[in-house]
Amino acid sequence: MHWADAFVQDLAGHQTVSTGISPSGPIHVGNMREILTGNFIYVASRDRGLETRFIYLCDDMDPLRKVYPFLDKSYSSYVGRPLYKIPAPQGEGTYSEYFLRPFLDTLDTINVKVEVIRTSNLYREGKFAEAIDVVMKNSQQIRSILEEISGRDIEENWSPYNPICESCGRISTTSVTSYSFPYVEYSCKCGHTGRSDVRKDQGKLPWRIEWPAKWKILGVTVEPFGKDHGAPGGSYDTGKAIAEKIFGISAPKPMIYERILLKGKGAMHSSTGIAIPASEMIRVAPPQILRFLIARSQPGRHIDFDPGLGLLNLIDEYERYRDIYFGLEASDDDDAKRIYELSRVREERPGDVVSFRHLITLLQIYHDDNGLLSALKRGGYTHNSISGDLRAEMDVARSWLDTYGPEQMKFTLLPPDAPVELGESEKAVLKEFLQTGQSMKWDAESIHNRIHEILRSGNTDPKEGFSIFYRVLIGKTRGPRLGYFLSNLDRDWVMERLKRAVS
RNA sequence: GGGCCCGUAGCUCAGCUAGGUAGAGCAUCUGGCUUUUAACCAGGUGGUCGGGGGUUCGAACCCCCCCGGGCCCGCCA
Repeated sequence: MHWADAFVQDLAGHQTVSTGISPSGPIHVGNMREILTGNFIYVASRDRGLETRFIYLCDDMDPLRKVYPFLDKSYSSYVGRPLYKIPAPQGEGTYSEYFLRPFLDTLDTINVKVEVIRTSNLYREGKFAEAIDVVMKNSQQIRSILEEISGRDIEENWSPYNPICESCGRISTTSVTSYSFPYVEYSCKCGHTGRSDVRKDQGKLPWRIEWPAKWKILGVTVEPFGKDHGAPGGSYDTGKAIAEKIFGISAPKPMIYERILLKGKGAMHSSTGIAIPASEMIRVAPPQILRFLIARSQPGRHIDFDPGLGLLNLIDEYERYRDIYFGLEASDDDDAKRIYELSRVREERPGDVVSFRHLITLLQIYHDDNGLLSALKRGGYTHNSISGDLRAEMDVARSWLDTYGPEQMKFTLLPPDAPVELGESEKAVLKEFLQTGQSMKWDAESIHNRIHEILRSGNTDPKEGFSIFYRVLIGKTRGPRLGYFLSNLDRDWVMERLKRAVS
């Protein structure tokens, strides 16, 4: 049984699956494990017949922690201020929306339907007011929970609520001086004293308290999170205790997942620059592959992500699962069909799809739709024009090839006067081809047959014979199907190139 | 100091919470196909399952101890 199905097996009643990612920088492939793990659990829960809600909390109230490497130095003045109140690094709008937008676009592309909730709105609408009141009235108990479970010492003037200074806009520089619902009075390091209304977005709960408060406000029953939260004494432990003892609710059922590493580089962090943005991944891989990457891996195992040849192998594997689903290939992997179902972003049928590897080759041969389409049809593609989905996949294949494709998979035509070393017998093959090349029918089959005929009559080994042409045309010993390859090239150009090669 | 994950074929991994003769894909090699989706079909090479103990009739799997790799553990997310 697939891990998502196994996870929801003992659930009963209405479920709310919650996920959350801070838009403090570009949202990367590593972050996608959060949202996709949640998505698969959501789908599995619904498939079990449970009424289920799936939400994504955008933590735009979080303060900017520091000036990240991708930010201008001038951002030092914004450190400590909430992300939704900071200007975007480029263009109009806010910092948080700037990084949220491409993420939401990516979710759309990979067919993740989720309710997006901005934490700042929850505060602004007063959703946190009651929880903040409870927390302020139980601050001593919360303090002892945090000290006991996390094992840290909490300073004397600590408060379970952090007002935002209305003067300097920072959130981590204020000290609470008194509380009487709904007002928290504070003094700030900047010298300002004021009061925050807990029914508005004038202050924020710290993470370890905000998390269980969200569980209460939103009725969260299931939540995936990274193992950093799951460490003993970590925020899930303290959150669970606060949920039970302060809010009187049960903590959500946890699904702890491991991190995604960039092969050879380490864990993905946008703060270190070791990260591939999710939007970049769907630029160089079909969208279902991002889902597949997460769906096929046990959450408890880390994933080594390799955007190069590893990605191509991953795509191959997806296509193998698809063939199993179509019934074109046998498999004793019970989860294969389920993984495919969870991964695909649309209905696919055998006549609609073309293998990614095949596309990689075709794209380098054909530069017009007619040639490409006829090649596709030979491979079983049933449409009379290139579909929008396939067009998009071609763009993706091109991008992958340009950005991550290994040299061995790339080829380009050599210029007519490029030098090439050939033996006499090799030149003889080309010369024979030249004799009829100008007059023969210039189509794939004729060319193929003609070359074959020449090689047979000269007792030339076919493998070596074909490689002569590849060496002359693309400087490699192997290449795409030769007849079709040549037929798609300009005849005069080919003749000119061969003539120069033998002279 | 505490905790989690991983270590199985050259590579990526499955198998481990039902203990019963080591698996898949890729790569590689051989054969086939009047050689081309760098394809396909058939077959082969390839692993003392990180090491050592223990439990057991029997351990990749359960227990203990090591070794190696990765990650997390103030605040913030």
